[in-house]
Amino acid sequence: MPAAPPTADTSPAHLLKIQEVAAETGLTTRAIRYYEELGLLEPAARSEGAYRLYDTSDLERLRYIKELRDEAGFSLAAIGQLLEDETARERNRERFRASHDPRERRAILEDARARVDRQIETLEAKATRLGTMIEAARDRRTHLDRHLAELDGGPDPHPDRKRAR
Amino acid sequence: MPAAPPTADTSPAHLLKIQEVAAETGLTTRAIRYYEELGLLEPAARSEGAYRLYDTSDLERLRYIKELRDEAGFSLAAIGQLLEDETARERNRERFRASHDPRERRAILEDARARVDRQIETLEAKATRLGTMIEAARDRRTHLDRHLAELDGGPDPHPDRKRAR
DNA sequence: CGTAACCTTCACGTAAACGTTAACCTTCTG
DNA sequence: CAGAAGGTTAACGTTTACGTGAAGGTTACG
Repeated sequence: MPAAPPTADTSPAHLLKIQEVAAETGLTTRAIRYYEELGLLEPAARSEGAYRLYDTSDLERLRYIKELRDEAGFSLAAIGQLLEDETARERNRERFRASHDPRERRAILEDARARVDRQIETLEAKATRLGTMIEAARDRRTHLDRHLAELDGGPDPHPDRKRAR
Repeated sequence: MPAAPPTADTSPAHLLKIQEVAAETGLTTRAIRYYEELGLLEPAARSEGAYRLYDTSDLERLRYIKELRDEAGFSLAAIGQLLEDETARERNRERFRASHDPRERRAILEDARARVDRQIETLEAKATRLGTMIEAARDRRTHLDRHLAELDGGPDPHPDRKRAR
């Protein structure tokens, strides 16, 4: 076979070392290695001397993990569930997509879609609960505002600053 | 003197012991004591023999803490920030409100409002970031759907089930 | 008033999520 | 090609958020 470039695919193989990835994502190198230990991701490649090398999809994945951790407050275990094998098997799928028949492709895509759907559901559930909490907090504020109004002397005090959302 | 009930105040002094509170809130007794250790709350009273006794406001506070922990995913330290002294000093304030002048009352209420405002801001910030994530996930789904449509054969396959939000 | 059930304060144990250090190897640069 | 900068694995340390007794006081009940 004619010396195929190793996974020469879509990108110009712009790979980053772990420290660069850390700077880029705001994670520490330790955290990145730890996530790998937990099976949350695998570096796209290793150098000759076993240096971890990351591509852009790895970056995205790490940013996503960080978001799920920081913004959504999920545990790494939960994040593992959310990511499932998603991207882990995405590479396999890409190969499938490159060579096999449409029905296989379709199955793969639908599977991916189902996963995304589940992610969305989980996130929305969280958002809903958060929304409920925010509502409750707003109610408390309204309550306080009413008390303030009363205190200010009946029906027409000086309307501080109206705040409607 | 005619045997005054101890601390006969506004409520019928319906105080709960820690295990009852645990059952009521879904927390463990250990967690409740731990939150106290961290300064997140103080039981409304102690019995003769030093049993912790909680009133309804304690219950609310604990439920709120649990929500912040579970739904919003805040650390207990962050929750401490959010709660600040809020209810901790609310009791003092209630006394103030009962006896002092309106200007003092007003100041107290405005302070409380400011705290609630900050809580709302924090929660909304979180909600916004979560929303962004959900949007991103929806975009991915849309993308997958487009690919599926293409795969199904050009402009008019069989529209599986439409899913719009 | 005995005793079962519950409470108290230590105090040590644990899982999760990394931080830090050690000992050693790889890469890049002058 | 030396050697500073950065990477690797391995292993132990740390913080957070409790779990799990131990040793002993307190309450409620028959």
